[in-house]
Amino acid sequence: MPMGLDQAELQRIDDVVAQRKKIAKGDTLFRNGDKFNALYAIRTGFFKTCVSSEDGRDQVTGFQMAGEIMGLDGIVSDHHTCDAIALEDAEVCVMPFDRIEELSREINALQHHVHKIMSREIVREHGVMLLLGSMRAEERLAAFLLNLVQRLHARGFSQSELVLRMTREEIGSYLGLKLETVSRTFSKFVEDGIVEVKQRHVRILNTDALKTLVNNQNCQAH
Amino acid sequence: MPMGLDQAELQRIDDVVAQRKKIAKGDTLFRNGDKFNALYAIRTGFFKTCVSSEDGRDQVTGFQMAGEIMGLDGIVSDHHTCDAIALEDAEVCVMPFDRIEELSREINALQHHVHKIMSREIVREHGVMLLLGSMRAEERLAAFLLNLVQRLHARGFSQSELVLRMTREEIGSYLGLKLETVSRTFSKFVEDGIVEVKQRHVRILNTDALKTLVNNQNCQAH
DNA sequence: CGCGTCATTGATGTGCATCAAGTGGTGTGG
DNA sequence: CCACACCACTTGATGCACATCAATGACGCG
Repeated sequence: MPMGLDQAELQRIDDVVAQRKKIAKGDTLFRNGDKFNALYAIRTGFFKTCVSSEDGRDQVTGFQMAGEIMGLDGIVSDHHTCDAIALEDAEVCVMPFDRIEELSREINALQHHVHKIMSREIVREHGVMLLLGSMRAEERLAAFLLNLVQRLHARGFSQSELVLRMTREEIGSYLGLKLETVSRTFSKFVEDGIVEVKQRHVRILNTDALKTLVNNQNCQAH
Repeated sequence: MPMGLDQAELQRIDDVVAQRKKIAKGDTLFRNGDKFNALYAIRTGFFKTCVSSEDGRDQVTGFQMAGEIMGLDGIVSDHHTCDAIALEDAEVCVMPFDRIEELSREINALQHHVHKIMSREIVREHGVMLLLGSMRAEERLAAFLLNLVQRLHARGFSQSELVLRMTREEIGSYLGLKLETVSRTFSKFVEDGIVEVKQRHVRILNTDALKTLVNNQNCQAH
């Protein structure tokens, strides 16, 4: 939500966001090829978005949690170009995009907010490209974990404990690794005393070690 | 440029785009950390954009040519988060972003156009993530070449011949490969009779073979 | 012409993929 | 309530694609 709005403006934005939709775990909110109508703000639950090439291979492009926006990919061609799948039961706000455009012509703060959301997504993807293009497995997983806890912490959860909502395979797809490599890398972190892992429950014991991994990209640097 | 505008609207958009700027080969249009003021539309020339992690490693996030827009990364934090570097002498239109926002409140077509440009960039990056996350070297280079000629063709250039404006190292950075691998993969394509390569001059002899490489991601598929 | 930059090619090494076997947790139906 | 099946996960053995290291060659520019 943008800041610095008066009561009437807030009310009008609320109206846009009025419609809710529940998505059961495993169901898709939208799918590649679907007509684009609206953006979706996650109220509760957890999603993955993925793109796929014709030959059936697919790539997780992101994991989204409460407060984050999905569907921006659909604007350019009026059709979605990726799938959004709920990793747990979820609820989203449906925000018809023509209404958003309409309203953001009148409310400057909303207009700028929309621009920032799209820009933020572009910058996030730059980070993923850096990760996929130049990091080793340990660095990738460390960056992934740090990013997740940071976002969870911003939502009031623990800085050091988290429950993964996705499988090793989905993590691997996101990070450009095979599930076995993800599993082995978790095991390595456990050996090194950096994290505790019990199924999908992860406790980070040494945040600094993870940060060092991401930054001091020790080997292979030049 | 958006379509379906009357004379007066076109004039007002023209005014925003009025300021020009020349960039010499090797110079930066903007740099990570610079204050964000404007978007840039390339009139002539060729750019790369790259992000870098603190430790000095960097990743090329894209190559931009005439008609494409740079600077979208700066909106979210009011500062640029990547470098834009001219790979040949270039000229850009400077489009102050507050003017764009102002005008797109009044001209619906412009507003939607801006949204589409940002969405297109998000979708493009999804494609790069798919490439970096799941393709092998030959597939990456094939996809890269096809993408380049397609964009050049849309600008009136040949469908089969192109001059690379970037080094093997820059191609490698973009594709998540080392420059030696890029070079070897070019050599392999030449052996297979798919392309002719003479320094940075590339002639595509068999477009279908490249397309097959990208789609039938033969090995490593599951 | 000589130097620096970019590119090619070969020899070797390694990080991750692949293949395969086995474990543990969960849900289901007899 | 237990047996069974299924799925996610772990772990080991092996192979391969690409990185790394190194030497040489080809432009292009001052």
